Amino acid sequence: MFSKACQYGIKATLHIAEQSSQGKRVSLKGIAKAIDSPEAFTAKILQLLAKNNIVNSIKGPSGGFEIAESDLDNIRLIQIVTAIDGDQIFNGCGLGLKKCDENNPCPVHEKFKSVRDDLKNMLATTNIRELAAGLNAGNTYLRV
Amino acid sequence: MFSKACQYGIKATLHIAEQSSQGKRVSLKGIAKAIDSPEAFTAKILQLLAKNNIVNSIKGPSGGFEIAESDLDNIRLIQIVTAIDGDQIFNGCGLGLKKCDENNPCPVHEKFKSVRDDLKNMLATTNIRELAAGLNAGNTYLRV
DNA sequence: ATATATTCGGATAATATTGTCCGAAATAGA
DNA sequence: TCTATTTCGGACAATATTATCCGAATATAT
Repeated sequence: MFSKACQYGIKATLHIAEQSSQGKRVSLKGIAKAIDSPEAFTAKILQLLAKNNIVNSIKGPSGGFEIAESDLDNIRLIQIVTAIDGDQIFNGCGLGLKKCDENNPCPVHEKFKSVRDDLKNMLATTNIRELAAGLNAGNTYLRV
Repeated sequence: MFSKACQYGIKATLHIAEQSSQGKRVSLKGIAKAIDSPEAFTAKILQLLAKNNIVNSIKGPSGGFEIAESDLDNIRLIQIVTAIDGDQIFNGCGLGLKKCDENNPCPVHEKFKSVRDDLKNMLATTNIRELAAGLNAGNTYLRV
């Protein structure tokens, strides 16, 4: 469904959100450990997330990554997915056709439309505070 | 969503289904042209589909690929997707966790579950006769 | 039998994705 | 100011996916 980079990106963002909601800043090392991901590769993804204003990065000692309290409601899954994988997954044709639309549909156009729209709607309405809350409560997990 | 191989596989199967429903057998060359795919790569995918009893292959002059009339109702999209991409997309965790389930859910488990189940249900209930009919009627397209 | 048309299957190549390494830049604290 | 800690960014490496090539196997028709 999503690329590995995107999966790491979502997990990293959620871990940062969880920690930020407790007022804690977290380092690359801490993130990689928390989400069980390769550190250097995760660093690349975090750079991308930072450029897209999804997370905030602070250099230097006691630096790391955080998300402003006020952003936890605004940041939604769709922003992470779009930043890393693009919008093909919920906007593109299921069979990869360039010009597939209502007037020129591929054979699975209608069938896929509802699935794609559901996915897009879910991603667009789910904010990270909600997901971080489950982590904080110990009801959900980011590894194993 | 699906790999390119899988997209080619679905398109190839639908083209064969369309032709088979008209009693016509079709060659690799014809398929690659009809679905605008690289011929040699398409050949590999067709071998895989043949091994999985999704299409029937006939060697020699006037050979090619076909699907028995009686199979058009039985063959569903889920078989093609499973044969080529596996079941991770509709059975696996959205974040790639190995052991993500009701008792040990990832943060997006519930949200993804409905999307995944919708997708799986759609793939499991859509047979290729139905999709081939749209092609035959000229209502849907496999290229451009 | 022979020539021809076709799929099969193994080897190889090109490209994309995933992952690593390391020096540069920034910044906090001594 | 100096040192240590951290992210940044570019180059590189490994792996997976996509794509190509070509001889072998098979079957048809002459």
